[in-house]
Amino acid sequence: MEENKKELIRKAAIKVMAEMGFYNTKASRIADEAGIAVGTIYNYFNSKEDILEYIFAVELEKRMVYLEQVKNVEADFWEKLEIFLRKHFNEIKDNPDTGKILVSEKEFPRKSGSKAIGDYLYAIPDKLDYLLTDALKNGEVKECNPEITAAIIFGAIQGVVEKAIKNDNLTLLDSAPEELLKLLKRGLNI
Amino acid sequence: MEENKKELIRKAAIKVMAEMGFYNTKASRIADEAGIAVGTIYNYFNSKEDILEYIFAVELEKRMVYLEQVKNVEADFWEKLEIFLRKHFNEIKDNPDTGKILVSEKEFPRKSGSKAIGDYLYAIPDKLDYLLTDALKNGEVKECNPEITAAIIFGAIQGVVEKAIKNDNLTLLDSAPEELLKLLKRGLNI
DNA sequence: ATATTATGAATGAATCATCATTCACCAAGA
DNA sequence: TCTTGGTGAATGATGATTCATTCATAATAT
Repeated sequence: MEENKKELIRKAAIKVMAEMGFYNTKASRIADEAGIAVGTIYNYFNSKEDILEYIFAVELEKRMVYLEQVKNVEADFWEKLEIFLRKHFNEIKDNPDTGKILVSEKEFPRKSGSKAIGDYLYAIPDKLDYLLTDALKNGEVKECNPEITAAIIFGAIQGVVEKAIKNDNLTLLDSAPEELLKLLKRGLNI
Repeated sequence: MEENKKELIRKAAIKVMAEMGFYNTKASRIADEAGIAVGTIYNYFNSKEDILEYIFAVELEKRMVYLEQVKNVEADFWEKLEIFLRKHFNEIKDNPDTGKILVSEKEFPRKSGSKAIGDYLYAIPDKLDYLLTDALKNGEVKECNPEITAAIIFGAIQGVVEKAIKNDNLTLLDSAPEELLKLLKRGLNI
């Protein structure tokens, strides 16, 4: 079981799912894209849904690492947020197909009990909430409801990604962090 | 062809699609929910997809009316935005199932050329962009890129709705406008 | 008023295409 | 030889959509 084959399938699936959406994605098309046989997919994944789960799990893991790194950095909340934003957006610039999936595929009861999408949609706002709560304690940001504010920030991030992808204008992801941070900073700074 | 029957189907479909998602929604389940026969659905809609299209079209129409009303109101940008936010959130409080659909179902090539979802995701940010550009001209808001900022605001709105629904806490939609407006105002006010 | 006919909404069993998944069989390397 | 991984045709389930039929009501005729 070479790990490369699994990676090959993941990448092919990202390409196809970004184009067609999960439900319109045929296993056969993923196989074509990966240059392998349909059956091979099932040597590495138990189901089509597992592939999507895996895609989300990989992306979530990256973000969790970013957020963990950022947490331990010697910097104020705003610098932390900026670092995270840049990493997140750069990741998406490098692979817009993944970005499309991250903003498009929503949590729904699929066949097996899907989990990774829910995790993604929960864990990131939750970590933002944590950072924000911390910043509040340190008096780094203005009084606010950190839970709602985290939801607002996460939503805004998703909104920017959606816009960039819809307009097929990835350079937006370069200027967006600045615009977003400028707004948030003035909005929340003490 | 009574109009009521179409409405009955729309409402039943909203309930089922909010619970299961579009692709997991069976026509037979919609029929059950509406207390009619499967075939009847097809006297009013050409396809399952048409039902979803119709759901989005109805909701978009409402928002367009709100935004049109707001545009002509004698008030500054912030009051306009607040009025719209309250109307939008109240609409969702009254029917959270619809809200779930509005934040969950994304634009993808379905069988026929789906249009309404794309319209919804495009038209609202576009109108916000318009209002914002106007406000900029009048010096009502701080210098900003209205296109990106509109995407940020729309994303933030969607984020709040998602949060409220995920947490099954609709009262969030009462306090959220205030929180969101506070942030945006300070962030964008001159 | 009563009978006759037309209309079209409603029905749901039957159809039919669509894939995800399986698995019997290969091929290559150890 | 044996094991591991690859293959893709065949399977089987699923579920959207169709359509022949029913039936209530309306329109028209007697």
